Amino acid sequence: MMDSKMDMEIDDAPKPEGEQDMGKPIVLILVGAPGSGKSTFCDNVMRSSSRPWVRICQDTINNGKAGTKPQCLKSAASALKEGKSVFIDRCNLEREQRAEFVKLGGPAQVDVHSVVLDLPAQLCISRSVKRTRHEGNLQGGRAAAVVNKMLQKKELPKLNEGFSRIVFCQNESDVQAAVATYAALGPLDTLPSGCFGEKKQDTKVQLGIMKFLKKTEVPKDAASGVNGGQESVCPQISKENRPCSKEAEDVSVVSASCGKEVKESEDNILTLAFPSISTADFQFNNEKASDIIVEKVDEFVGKLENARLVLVDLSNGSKILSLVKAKAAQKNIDPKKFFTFVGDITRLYSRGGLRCNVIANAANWRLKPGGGGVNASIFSAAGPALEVATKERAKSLLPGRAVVVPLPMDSPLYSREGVSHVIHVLGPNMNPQRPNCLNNDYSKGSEILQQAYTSLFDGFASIVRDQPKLPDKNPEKLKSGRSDLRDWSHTSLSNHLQNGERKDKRDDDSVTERSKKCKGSQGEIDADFNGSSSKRGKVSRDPNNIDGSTSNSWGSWAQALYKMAMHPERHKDELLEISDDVVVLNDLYAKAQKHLLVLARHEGLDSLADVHEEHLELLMTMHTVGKKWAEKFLPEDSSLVFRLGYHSVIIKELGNFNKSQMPNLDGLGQIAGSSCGYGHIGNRVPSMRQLHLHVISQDFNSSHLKNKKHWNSFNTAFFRDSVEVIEELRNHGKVTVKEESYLSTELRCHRCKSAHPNIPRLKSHISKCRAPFPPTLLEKGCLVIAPPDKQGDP
DNA sequence: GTTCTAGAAC
DNA sequence: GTTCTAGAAC
Repeated sequence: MMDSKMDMEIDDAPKPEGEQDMGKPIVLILVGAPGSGKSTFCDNVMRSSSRPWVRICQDTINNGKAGTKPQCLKSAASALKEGKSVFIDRCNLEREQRAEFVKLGGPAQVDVHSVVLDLPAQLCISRSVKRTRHEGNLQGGRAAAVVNKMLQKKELPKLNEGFSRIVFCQNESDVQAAVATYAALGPLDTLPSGCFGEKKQDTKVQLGIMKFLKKTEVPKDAASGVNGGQESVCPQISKENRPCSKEAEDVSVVSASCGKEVKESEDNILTLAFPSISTADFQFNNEKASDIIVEKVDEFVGKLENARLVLVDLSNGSKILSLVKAKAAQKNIDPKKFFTFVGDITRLYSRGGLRCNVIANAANWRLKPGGGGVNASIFSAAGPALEVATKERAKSLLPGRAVVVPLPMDSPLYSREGVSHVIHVLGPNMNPQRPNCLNNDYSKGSEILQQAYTSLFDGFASIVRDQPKLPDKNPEKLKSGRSDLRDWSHTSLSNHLQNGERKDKRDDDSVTERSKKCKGSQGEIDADFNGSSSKRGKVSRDPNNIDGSTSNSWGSWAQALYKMAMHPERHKDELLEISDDVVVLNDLYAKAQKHLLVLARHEGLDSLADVHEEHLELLMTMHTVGKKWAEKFLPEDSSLVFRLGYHSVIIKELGNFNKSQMPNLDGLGQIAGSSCGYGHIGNRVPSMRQLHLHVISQDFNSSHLKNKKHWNSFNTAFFRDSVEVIEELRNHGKVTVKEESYLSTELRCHRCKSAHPNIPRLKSHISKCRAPFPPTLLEKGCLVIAPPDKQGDP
């Protein structure tokens, strides 16, 4: 379960049954050369810790003498069973040496940590030399060779070995800090997951050895380092300076092996971090979801080369994480290709030390920020750039689908975390409080969740496949390495869209065109827009005069409204009224003699679909303002009758969806819900931005009213009366929006309800029809009319 | 959101 | 031939 805490802090560990008072034991695997201070570390922690610790030391396990690895394992296992935490005090420099100790962690009952005492080789050697001299076993020079040899084989631990936490210590103060952290850990405490103190370049050890052994000059190349990766152990040694003594051969071996090490470095592995889909807010059953995750992961890891998947959850006590971890272990899924990770998905690198190129978002169908949980967190961490980039790719998402969005380089997620793509995924919903609830229909739900993971992993696979060259994942270096990635993302656009959101060619082209146009002239666009103070008509007709970077062409109108709502001061000439909550303006293409818009000024309130309980007051304000303006016109022309209301969300259809195959349903939730069954349905895109209340006179006497859609958007259930919307919001906390099919229904007079074959005939009729308005409108107070005694007055 | 226009409807 | 609509284009 996702909890609401967004930072990785010390969380309460889950309390397994029967262990009410016990926290999670820790297996702390120390990694370090002889003389690096492993035993001292353990002693220092144990001296002041309130948590029961046992030190498993291979050198002394056999009644004070050196023992075997199985002895250590056995001893560690029995200590863990008693609920004690253990130190594995042996060098553990190689992955293989650590592997069996890592397994002590089991599926989830024990946290496996590593503290790496990666101190200068010189220091380790000098300590070892002193010690071996004391013991009389080794000559000083031989001790140095042993340490050096061990360090050659050193493989720094990585999270995917099964560690939940790794702390790298490069100097004494790092070590002291790590001691303090573990010493302060009470029996019930847990520590945040991730890699800490990792160093970018690892040339010091070898340089230290060189200095120590040969006192050679350090080549300049080596000092600057060549690889930015976390394990680039590759000092360049020129021929002139290459050591030639026997002891120094070891160093050149290290150098020779560098190429291979770098190639296999985890930095070159593309990583997808994904949250569990649908199990948080959408309340999908954890057991079922974990089965699906493991099944899908198992299916995909086989296909992935040089890539891996990481399931991330925020909470240390994550049920879904434990379930998946256990089931993945049962299925023998390669832990290098898939593992679980506790942390904030928006801070995996900066706080968790885990580099992920791609993160998945448990999105909502509108692909908008908000809603809490992972979605809110990712949109917030990525900044507005993600919203913009997302809009360029898709406007909405169907359950079971995913859409790949390349993250612009100005996004903090890109620059700070090294995330190049976000894949939005929409899973099935089992929460009756959320749209498209499947009412516990797990056969359908499971099918959709499987589709969701397939779409997600396919999306990731397309990124892996299409990536010609890995971007430099060192966030500090990202900016310079971005151009190739951008080029790549364009060429593979269609490929990505196939994973769930298909746009037709026209739209694709227009998007591409637009972004091209905008790149070169962003400054001009803004200047033009801001400068043309009272030319909204021009602005609205020419998409490039709006904000090209954030909209596609037909979305410009919506963008213009949004801009007015956000910056009314720039549009004073066009606005009738400006207040904190709303602005009022004449509709540019008025569909009646009087047609005003009352625009909400709240950010994130794009349409009726975004309206929730907390907006009740705002909607009431909008109504009051709209009514006030209607009443203002009545004395001038008492024959006017006004109606106040909202359009339901207009959805632009881009795919090969055939309306006749779609049941005529009320409520957008049902549309989306039913549409999962229609695989052929294309992309459906809301066409407006910024909630606005129409205040429109009922004469509909306007040359701008030209087609069926115009008429029906004001004269069918597609038009939601303000009073009813408010009532519904008050009673149900949300507003249902009506199906778009109303827009193509037959043309009927809004007064006498007579049908008419076309717009001209209808308009001719309504200009003469004086039938009273339908009683329901009158009764519900949907109309603003002059007082009876004034009616008919000029 | 509107404009443009091919082709259906009359 | 003219009117009107629907859908592409913007």
